[in-house]
This record gives sequence, C-alpha cells and structure tokens, in this order.
Amino acid sequence: MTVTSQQIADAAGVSRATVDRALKNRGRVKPEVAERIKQIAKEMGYHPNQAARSLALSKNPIRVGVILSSMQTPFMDVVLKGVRDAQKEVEKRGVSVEIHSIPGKDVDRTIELMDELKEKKVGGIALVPTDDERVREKIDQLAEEDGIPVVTLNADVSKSKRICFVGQNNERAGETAAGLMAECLPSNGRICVIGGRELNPAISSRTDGFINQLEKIRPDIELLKTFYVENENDNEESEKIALQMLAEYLKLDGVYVSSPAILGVCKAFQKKGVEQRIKLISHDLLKENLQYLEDGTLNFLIGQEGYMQGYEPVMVLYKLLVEEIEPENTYEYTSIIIKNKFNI
Amino acid sequence: MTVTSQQIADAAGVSRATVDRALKNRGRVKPEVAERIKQIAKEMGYHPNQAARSLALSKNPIRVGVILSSMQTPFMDVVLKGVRDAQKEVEKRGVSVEIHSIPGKDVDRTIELMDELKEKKVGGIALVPTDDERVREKIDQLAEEDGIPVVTLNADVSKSKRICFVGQNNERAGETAAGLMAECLPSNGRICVIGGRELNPAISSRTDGFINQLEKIRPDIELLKTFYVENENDNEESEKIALQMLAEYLKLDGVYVSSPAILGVCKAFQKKGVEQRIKLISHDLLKENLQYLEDGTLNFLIGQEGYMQGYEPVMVLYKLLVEEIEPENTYEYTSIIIKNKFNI
DNA sequence: CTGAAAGCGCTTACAG
DNA sequence: CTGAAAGCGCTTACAG
Repeated sequence: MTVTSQQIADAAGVSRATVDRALKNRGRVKPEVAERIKQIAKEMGYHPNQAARSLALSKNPIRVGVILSSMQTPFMDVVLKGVRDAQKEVEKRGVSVEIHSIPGKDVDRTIELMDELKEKKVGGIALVPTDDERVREKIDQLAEEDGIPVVTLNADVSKSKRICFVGQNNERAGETAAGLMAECLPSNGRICVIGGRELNPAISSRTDGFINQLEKIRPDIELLKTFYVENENDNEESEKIALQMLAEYLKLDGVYVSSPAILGVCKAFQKKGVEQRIKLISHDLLKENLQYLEDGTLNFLIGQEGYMQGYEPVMVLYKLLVEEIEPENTYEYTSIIIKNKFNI
Repeated sequence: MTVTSQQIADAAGVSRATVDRALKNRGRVKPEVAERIKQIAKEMGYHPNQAARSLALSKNPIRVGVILSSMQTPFMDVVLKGVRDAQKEVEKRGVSVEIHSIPGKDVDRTIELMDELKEKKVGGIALVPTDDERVREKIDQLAEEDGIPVVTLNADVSKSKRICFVGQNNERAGETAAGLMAECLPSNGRICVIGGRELNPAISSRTDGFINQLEKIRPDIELLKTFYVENENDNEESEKIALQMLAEYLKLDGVYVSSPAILGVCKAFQKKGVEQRIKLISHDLLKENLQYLEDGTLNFLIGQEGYMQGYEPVMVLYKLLVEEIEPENTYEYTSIIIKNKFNI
C-alpha cells in the first residue's frame, strides 16, 4: 500500500491541509511543525499520488503555450507532430496546450505571441526561438518578473534564462558525420562540403564540427571546397551547386551536405551517375531523404529526433508545473541518430 | 473546456453510470440507449479524464507483474533500470509493479512465477521468456482462460498469444552491421565473424543477417571463418578465440562479433596491436564496450535500447489496463542504434 | 435496464 | 498558524 497525505497527517497529528502547506513550503505553518511533517513524510516514503493531484488541479487548469517558427518546412512538421502527441498526452491529464506557429523567423511576432501567452496566464512556454537579443530579454523578463518558465527547442537562445533547451548538439552532429566519412574514404581521399548560409548558426556548427574533426582524425584527406547556398531549403539551388561541383572536381570521393537541401544534391548525383562512386552523407530523417538512403545514393543520414524536440518540451513543462519536478539538465540534447539503409 | 461524462449524461438524458456502462460495453444498458450515448460522446469529442479514472481505479489497485530472466548479465541491468523507471512512473498513478528475476534461463521457474502472479490476480505480465513450448502454452492459457495479457520483451515466444513483443529485430541488426562493414572495407577485403553458441536464436539471427546481407551487397568480400563460442558471456573464452583467429589469419580487414562477449575480443586486438588496422563492429551499448569505441578499438557499436525493452512493456500494460488503449502493433521493435565515437 | 451515492487522494478557498 | 469541507471526473457496489 502506498502512503497517503492523510497517513502523514495522522502520524503528525495535524490535518491534510497543513501537511500540504508544509511539504510545498507554502508558508503559514509553524516552522517546527513543518520540519516535523517533512521528516515524517520522508521516513514514511510519501510520494503524492499524481492522479489525485492532477484531478484537484483541474479546477484551475494549467495551460501551456507553444510557439513554433520556421513552419512549413518538412522538418518542422515532424516537430509539430511531437507537440501534438504530447498535447494529447497531457490533455488526458487535464492540462491544455495552445499551439502557435510562425512561418519563417519573425522576432516581432515571436515577442508578440509571448506577451499574449503571458496575458493569458499560461504556466509555461515552449519556444522555437530566433537567437536575438530582444527574444533573450523577453525570456528573461518572463522568467524573472512573471515566473513563467520557458523551454527553448530546436534552437537555443544564448545566455538566456530559459529553464532548459531541447535540441541537437549541432557541432557534435557534424563530428559524427566526420567519423562516418573517415570510415568510408580511402587514403588521401578528396571531399567537398555543401553548407548553408554562412551565418546560420545551427548549420555552420555542423559544418565546423565536420571539418575540424575530419582534419583531426584523417589529416590525409583533402577538403577541396566548401560551398555555401543562399536559401537553405531551396533544392533547385543546391542541385545547381552540386552539378557545378561535380563538373569542377572530377576526382571526388565524398561529399558532406550540412544544409537541409539535400534532395537537390541527390538529384544531381543521379543525373551524373556518381551515386555509387561518391560517398554522400547528410542530415534529417525526412521521408524523401530516406528514399535516397534506401536506394544507395546517400550512404548515411544523421537524424536529430525532431519528434522528440516537439514532444519533450511539453512534457518538461508538464512535469515542472504538475508534478513539480525540475528538469535534470539545462541542456537536453536529443540523440544523434545514424541511419544506413538497414536501420531505417 | 474539455467535455466530461456528466455532459454526455446530460445531453443523453441519463446518468453518468449509464454513460460509463454504454461506453465501456459493460452491458446492462438498453442497446438503443447505448448506441445513442456512443453517438453523442463521439459528436462531443469525449475523452475520459485519465487522472480521474486512475484515481477511481485506485480503490481496486491494478497490479502488473514483471519476470526477468538471464539476470546478472550487464545487459539485463539496463533492462531492469527501464523497468524500475516505468514502475516509478506508473506507481505515481496508482498502479503497482512487482518485479521477479531469474538468474539464467529456467523454464520451470518461469512457469512457477507466472502461476504465482496469476494467483495474485495481476492485471498483466511482462516477461523475458525462453522460447519453449511449455512457456508458450502457459502464455496462451493466461491469455485465453484467465484474461491476463502477456507482453514478451527482449526475446519472443513464437506463435504464442502474447499481446505484443518489445525487442530488437536481430536479423535487421545484423544487416545493419553488414551495411557498416560494407562502407569500411576495401575491395576484396577479408573478414571473420565471432558468433555465439550455434543454437542461440537471437545471436544466430544477427549472424545470419550479417553474413547474408554482406554477401549480397559486397560479394567481393571474403568471409574467412565464423567462430562459435561455448559460453556467450565469457570474455576469457572470446579473447582466446580472437587471439587464435589473429594468429591464423594475418591479413584480416574486419571482424564482426555478434556474441555479447566483445570485451575479450577488444583485449586481444589491443594485445596484438591490430586495433587501428582491423575494423571491428559489435553490439550493445554497455559502459565498458563504449570505452573501446571511445578509444578507437571498436569502429561501430550497435545498440538495442535495453532501457526501452524494460520501460515500454510496463507502459504498454499500463495503457492497456488503465487507459484501455491496445498496443498498435504486435511487434514493437526497438530502434537499431548505430554509435561511432562521436555520438555516444 | 437505470440511477443515487460513496469514494479514490489531492488542492484550495474560507473561516477561525 | 490551522482545520473542516467542497470539489476535481471518474468507477462501482448497491438498491431498485
């Protein structure tokens, strides 16, 4: 039999209300009594029944706000799916989730939505942020003045007071790609890299992680050129760049694509019939990408668990707000998934 | 606002008790009325509040039994951790979990424990089974006569009426290893395989998957020999075998170890100083194994999510017994995780 | 076949 | 500083 708050109350010779106040440090209990109650609870191994707690809490329902940006990219669809599933999960327990999405990045709109959610008295916010000074300030303001915890997901806001970040360690993901490339290439192999815009922090972390690590573990390999794109999600552009690359460098052994526009590169490889000869490694386990893994054009894909990036932040807030369990780490890195054609 | 059973009752002009009976098909409701109630519930989008349900159910607490065999192997410790965490999770919601462990495989003891749990009126059982006719019969008997659902984990019982299996697709895991080996090896490379006992079904599935797939995708590669061991968990034996192998085959390019005794092989590689030259791929993300991945002796490790194999079955039973949600698939294969030294 | 009522373990105004 | 009591949404004997 698991122990209840009534049992604690009986043992301490007080009422359940007092036990609750003592255990939750809500004040209005004589300090000695509070101490004794805590002691007894500990000894008896008391863990509040979450079902009962949820039910009681549902009188003043807790709400959680989610703000997703860069919508309408295939990757964000996966994140959204994770958010939706978490929403179902917590709504069964009486917590409601309100989802807002912003097409592209938009600092003004982000801040506007954060203010709206604050007015609506949400208990916490999960957010795909832009790494911007004003967003940082707003997060800190919510955290400090309004006591509204913010979880960043997919991208982080450096030095902000967000309670935790859920997403990939991009540099590490690039290093993982380097480790795979290192196993694939013959000695003195030659490679190229196709990156994103030079300024995109997530993608350039991948690129840097890849280049630096490969240099370290396989100094014999020659990096011929790193290409940058204008629009990271434009597969027509990436195809053009890849075709140009293949024309220019005839003796390529491997290509690493850190940009999301991998589909264009795959098409270029197939057009030129080099998919068997040149090792190709990239990111994101999207359906169309997986087809190229299946058919052998891509040798490896690295996944970042987009689903978890949506699911976890909502659950982190649920645990914090309902079960009063703080997240264990301020960084919750999602696993770096390696896929070849057999473990899809 | 989420809709409650009272709202359904009001809309249908009946009491909550009747709504409950109708929705749960418990009978004792006039069929027409039941039909109408279901209709209304659907229209209004009714989803029972799980917190309230759990709380009400806690009057007659649901209990779940877990039977783990092959205990005292490092892998099973990970599984046990998963079970324990799931136990904490569901006990917070009023379901108790009773864990039994069997050292090694022991059909008699397994069946004895299953009977004990049945006497104790558990709501469901999660089980690491031996693939044995008598275990199969007992599972079927529990399922059919006693209405006690059984989830198999880690190993399956072929053709039994277990409600679902949580574990790895071993053949697929072997194929994944083959895919990795294929990327690593030069043309006309030479390899050996170190397997388990010839009769162990899980390990020979891995071995077969590896050998067959490698033959298919890299017919140029020569498989010199497959070694079998007496005791799969004995690292001294595997070290001896590996040393013998290295003495016999001087021009090896790769070794695949499907047996759990990978540590002995790593030691042999280091003794002979071949860890840089010969690609080595094996299974299971145990702490000691990961050290050899870190230091480069192992090129890849393939994980089978032991933690999930413990966690999921308990949750599957919780969902089934409390939330009345059937598992979606009868096979819940855990992900085949590929690790190199950078995504540990 | 149907409903009124008690109870699950917590939280939270409210009264003192 | 403390307690009695209502209420969260469900399930389940029990009475009819």
